[in-house]
Amino acid sequence: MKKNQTNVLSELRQMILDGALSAGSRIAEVPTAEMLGVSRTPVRIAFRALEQEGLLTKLAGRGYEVRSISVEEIMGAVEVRGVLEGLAARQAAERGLSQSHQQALALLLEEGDQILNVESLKEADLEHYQNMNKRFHDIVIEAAHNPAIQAALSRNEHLPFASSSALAFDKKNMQREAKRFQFAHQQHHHVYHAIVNGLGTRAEGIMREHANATLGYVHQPKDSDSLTVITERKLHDKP
Amino acid sequence: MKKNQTNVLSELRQMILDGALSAGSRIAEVPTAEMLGVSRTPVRIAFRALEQEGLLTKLAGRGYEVRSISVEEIMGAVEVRGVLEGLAARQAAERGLSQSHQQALALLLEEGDQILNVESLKEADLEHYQNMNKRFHDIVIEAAHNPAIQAALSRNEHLPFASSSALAFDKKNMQREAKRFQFAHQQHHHVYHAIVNGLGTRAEGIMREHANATLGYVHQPKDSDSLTVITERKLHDKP
DNA sequence: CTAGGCTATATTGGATCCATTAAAGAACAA
DNA sequence: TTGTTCTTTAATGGATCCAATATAGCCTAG
Repeated sequence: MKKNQTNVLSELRQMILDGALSAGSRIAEVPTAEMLGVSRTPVRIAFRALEQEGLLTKLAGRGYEVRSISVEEIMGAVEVRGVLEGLAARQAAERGLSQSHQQALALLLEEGDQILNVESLKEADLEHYQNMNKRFHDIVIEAAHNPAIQAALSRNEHLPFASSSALAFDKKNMQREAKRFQFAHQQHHHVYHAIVNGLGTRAEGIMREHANATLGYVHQPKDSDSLTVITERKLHDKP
Repeated sequence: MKKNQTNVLSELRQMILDGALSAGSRIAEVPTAEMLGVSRTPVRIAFRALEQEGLLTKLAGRGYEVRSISVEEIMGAVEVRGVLEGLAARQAAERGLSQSHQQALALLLEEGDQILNVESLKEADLEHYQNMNKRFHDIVIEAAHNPAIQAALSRNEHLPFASSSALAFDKKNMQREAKRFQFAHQQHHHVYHAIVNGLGTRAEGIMREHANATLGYVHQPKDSDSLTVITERKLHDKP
């Protein structure tokens, strides 16, 4: 696979989110470029983008550092997402849904009903649901026709998933997770109802509630593994 | 003055905001670099940042274009700012102001009272007030202790001022502008009161109202001058 | 005269080179 | 032994070079 700019960016982002580059790791342009088999140029650009996204911080003269994101910060990001999506829902309700948007949302609601309407939910089901969930939210945001909302959200896109499992679902407690997803899905129904009926304030309120509901489920990630420092020494010290 | 990365970025941004590069202009790396007397590298980085800020769009294979921002888009951006600053005010109220933040806000309120308490406001007074206004808002945001808010806002920082005079005050109607500023300042007082008394919901509401109040004053900028296309031809065709 | 293909070139993307900075380690002196 | 200074080197920032691409204009053939 040939690597281009966006490739390098998403590859690095994925490594950070997966924890391959653990929080607090130092990371420099040259060794990273070697690691990915590209030159410094695309790496430089990617680093700046990741800094913008809040995943890296620059240490003047000593490269970059993978930021360690606190639970408080994640909760803050979720709240921000809540007010922005709340605004989106309100504006969508106020300006009215297009035929295709309404249809798409209805279909997704149906899909969610299907997923959740089984005896015992498996991990794959929840992943499937989350996928659907993202599409639902994206369509609401799109329906607001306010590009500023999308712009503001793009900064928060990845942050909530930074500390590995912080917002991922808890595999050891599937029963509780199932309840949580069912509750969230109810809220989707309510939001849909409010939007198609032009109830802007109501749509906004439910959407904010919806974000806050996930807040209660933020849990501490397991202790990070030993620091992985990607730097010249590290790469060459393989006897 | 020696130019570094940030320099190039802010210089280009200023040129766009000032209208030196009018909306719809095409703009390419090489000629821009020559114009500023730097190499392509810092320009490339600046272009990507400006694209992030929503001031440029990439035309695959044909360079970049200075985005023309519609009034609707500006209004959307102002609404976004409203909900985000509303959230900030709420969180500031909920977690309580630090001594220094409270003191700073009180001082700024006093300063605003002074500025507005004269017979006839001059243009310089309004500029002075706007300066104070920005500091007031910045402190509220800071007091929320939620970095995600700042991150989300940074995308909207410059957008509202993109079309030259869209959000600037109307010099031909100073009386009305004075009224508007006095009203806004009242809201500052109310926000302050709500925050120091821990009334989160109230603080949020007033702050949103405050943003929406400016919405009513968005006016169409004067017709833009003829397009200025910065490209190879343009630069060399000076007989 | 028109349509299709070809060519020239404007333009970005990636790689490498040089300059500059700052941190870390070694060496020397007190 | 410890503190200070000098030197080495890791690291970024900026400049230039080469490659790939796509647009636009031109030329030719029908």
